[in-house]
Amino acid sequence: MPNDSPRTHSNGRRAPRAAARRTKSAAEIFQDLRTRIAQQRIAPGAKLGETDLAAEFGVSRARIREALGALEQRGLVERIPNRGAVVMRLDLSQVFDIYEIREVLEGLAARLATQNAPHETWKEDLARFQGPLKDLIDRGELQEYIDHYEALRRKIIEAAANPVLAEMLDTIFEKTQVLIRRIIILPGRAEVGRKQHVAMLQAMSRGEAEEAETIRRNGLRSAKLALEKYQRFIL
Amino acid sequence: MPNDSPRTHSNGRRAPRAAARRTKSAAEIFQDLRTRIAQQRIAPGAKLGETDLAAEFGVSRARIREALGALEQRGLVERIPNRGAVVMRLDLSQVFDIYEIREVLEGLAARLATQNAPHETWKEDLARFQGPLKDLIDRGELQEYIDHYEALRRKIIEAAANPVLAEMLDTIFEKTQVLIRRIIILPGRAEVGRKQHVAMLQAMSRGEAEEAETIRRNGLRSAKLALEKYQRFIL
DNA sequence: GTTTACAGGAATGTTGACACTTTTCCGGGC
DNA sequence: GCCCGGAAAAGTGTCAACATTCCTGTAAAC
Repeated sequence: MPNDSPRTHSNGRRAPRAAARRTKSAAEIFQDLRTRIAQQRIAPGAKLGETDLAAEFGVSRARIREALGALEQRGLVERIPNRGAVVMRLDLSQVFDIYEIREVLEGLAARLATQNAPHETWKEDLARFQGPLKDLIDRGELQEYIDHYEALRRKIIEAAANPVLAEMLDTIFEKTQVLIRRIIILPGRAEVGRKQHVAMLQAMSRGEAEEAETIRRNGLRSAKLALEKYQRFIL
Repeated sequence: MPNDSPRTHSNGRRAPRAAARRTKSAAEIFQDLRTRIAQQRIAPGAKLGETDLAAEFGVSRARIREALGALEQRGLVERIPNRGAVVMRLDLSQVFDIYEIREVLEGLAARLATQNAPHETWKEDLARFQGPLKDLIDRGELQEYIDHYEALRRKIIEAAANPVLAEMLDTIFEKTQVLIRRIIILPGRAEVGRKQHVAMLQAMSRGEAEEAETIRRNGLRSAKLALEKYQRFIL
């Protein structure tokens, strides 16, 4: 949350530096590295050298250091004294820990979203998951299906209107984001997940908040069970 | 959080060298400020000047800066550019947001603790909440009751054996810790809470994990409702 | 051939000084 | 008396140099 404040020109500041080449702020560097790590464009276990990053972003080491500190607080990198920062590699137990938490937290998000948003909010999403997305799965266009899935997930979290919850889900989701691609290719998994989303959206369209919560919880639990069953093929 | 004993020097204090005074690490300063803010020994809205803190702890400003960054990431202070860090004051909506999350998260902790720990683990706690603690409440010894309540809460979280969950509960609990004293003095609230704990501990002693989860959730929900009802007297 | 010791290099940790912004305070004007 | 500049002071943001630690490579000893 300490982002999105690019530059506030509060008042008349004369002689803005002619050099339009403004250096990136620490928050921007943090955000950049965050997405790179979440998408595994930087491999787990890789070393993040302060000097290298300072050269790459064209900023001083102090600012890199600040960004690395933020990454450490969020559990994305591990800092070893005098040895630098390495991208945290998530072990199996932590993955299951996170899925146990996602069960209840995303269930809560579904309940709150149902309570806070008008019932008709979910009509179009329901239609999409019943029709076009089924075709997408049948044709094996899984990446596009994932995009719709994540869009719905974000829409639900936003409708839940609980910033603390949103922040928490962000923090844990970014750690296991890469696993979705590996889970969804498991036999029958994509279609099972789609049906669960249809059931949840139907409950949400009827305003049945607690039912939506239960369905979402069970959906994530089944995803966790699939992960346990096929863990040797995934990790 | 009973671990604020910076006992780094395990032995050897024979040499009365004045230089034995090792400077505190950024993590230690962070811990110190964290507990001070959580216990409101530093008032919400108070300014934390870097220069002042550097003088108080006897370290350089850079280290203070690192600690402040960690506090900012945790949402305990807000940093305004060129104006310093002020202790975040929690507004009402955020309190309710946190209680909604605590409902499901502490419910999850109760379920996991029931599943992971032997049933007899909770016998002594059950006996304590049925007998001595009832007397404590009747006599109005609320602070001592709170101590036992928080001890049981920590025991459950530890038994849940989910480090990610423990970390999250820590993060949100420290923001509303001070409210417990104000809730528990509400009419009949302490006794209601005690009965709910007895019911939960009975379920845990029988190994009924899901029932324990439901009871804990309802318990926190009733606390939230009490908070809503009496919010004018509390905040 | 393997191991150990030592020096060189590279990266991180730390410090102090400097630049910029905000606030405060003082004096003048209406 | 009140309001409005404007300079000094205080505090934060930033940076470059210094200190320390760890890793690497080479050479000598067993």
